[in-house]
Amino acid sequence: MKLSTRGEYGLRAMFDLALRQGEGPVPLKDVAERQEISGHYLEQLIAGLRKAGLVKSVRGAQGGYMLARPPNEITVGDIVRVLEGPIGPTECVSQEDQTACERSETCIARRVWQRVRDSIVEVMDSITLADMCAEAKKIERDGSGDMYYI
Amino acid sequence: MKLSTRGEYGLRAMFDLALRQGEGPVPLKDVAERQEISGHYLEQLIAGLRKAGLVKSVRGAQGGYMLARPPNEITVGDIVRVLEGPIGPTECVSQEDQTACERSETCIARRVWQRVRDSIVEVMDSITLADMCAEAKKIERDGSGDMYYI
DNA sequence: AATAAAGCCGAGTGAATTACTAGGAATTAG
DNA sequence: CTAATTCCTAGTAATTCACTCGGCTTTATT
Repeated sequence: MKLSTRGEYGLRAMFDLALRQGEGPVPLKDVAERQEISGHYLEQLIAGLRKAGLVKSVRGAQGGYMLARPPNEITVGDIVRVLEGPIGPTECVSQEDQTACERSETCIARRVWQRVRDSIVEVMDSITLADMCAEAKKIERDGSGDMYYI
Repeated sequence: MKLSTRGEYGLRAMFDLALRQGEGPVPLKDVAERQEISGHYLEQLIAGLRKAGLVKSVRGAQGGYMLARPPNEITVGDIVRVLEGPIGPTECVSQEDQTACERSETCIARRVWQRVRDSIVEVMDSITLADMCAEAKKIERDGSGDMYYI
C-alpha cells in the first residue's frame, strides 16, 4: 500500500518546478541536487511527465524543464497517475484499468476498495501544486526560518 | 499504490469467516475454495492474523478458524495492517513506522502524503466486518438473487 | 487404537518489479 | 567550437511476490 519512489520523487520534482515557475527553464540537474534524487533516474520520470503534457522542455544549453500549465491547474492526482498508473488499492477498482474478476459484481470486498479509492482520489485531485507553494510560503512566513524545499 | 494479494485475500477470507460466525470452526480449505485462493498461501496469511489475535484456531479433525472478536469489533484497517504493514502512501508518513528522512520536518510533499494517509485510515478504520455482512444481506434481499460471496 | 481431517511450520522458487547505472546521440546558447 | 542540456535505449543487482512442497502435530470419529 505504498507508492514507489516514482510517485514520491515525481511530486517533489514537480513542486520544485512550481516554486520556480516563470523563471525560465530549470535544468534537471539542479532539481535532482536539491531534491537529492539520482539525475539519470529523474530523467526517466520526467520523460513520462513530458509525454503526458504536464511539463515542457527546452533542449540545449541553458535549457531545462518547466510546468506546461499554471501550478493551480496541476493536481497531485495528475502526477501520481502518470508515474504510478491508475489510482486505487486494487486492480478491480482502479480508475481506467479495472480488469474485473468474475466475482466483481457480487464482491463485497470490492465495495470497500471502491470507498478507499474514492477517498484517495478526492484528496489527490483536490491538492494542486499552487496549494503546495502557498503552504510552503505560509510556513516560511510564520515559521522557524528554515528553508522549505525549495 | 496497490495492495498486494495479501490484503485482498485477507479481507475476503475474514469476511468469509464473519458470514459464518457462530457456526463453529470453519476449515481453511473451505474458505480457500469459496474465495478461490491457494490453500497453502492462505495458510500463511491466516497465520499472521492468528498471531495478531484477529482469529483463533481449533486444531485437529473438525477444526478450523473463527473470528476472535465479534465482527463489529474488527475493522478493515485491522486486517490490512496485519497483512500489509502500517498504512500510508509513503514510509515517511506510515503509522508506527516512520523512518523519517532529514527533510521530513520541512517537506511539503510529506504534508500531502499525510492527508492521503489520513483519508485512507479514516475509511479503513470505519468499516467493520459486520458492516460488510450487513451490506451483503441488504443486497441479497433487494437484489438479483445472486449469492454474495459467501 | 487406527484413521483421517485439520492446523502448524519452514524452506525453496520462478517471475516480476524496483531503483537505479551506463553510455551515447541530438540540440542549442554563448 | 564547446559546453550544457535534453533524449533514448539497454543493462542489472537486489528485492518482493505469490506461490509450491513436504512434513509434523493435534484431535474427532470409528
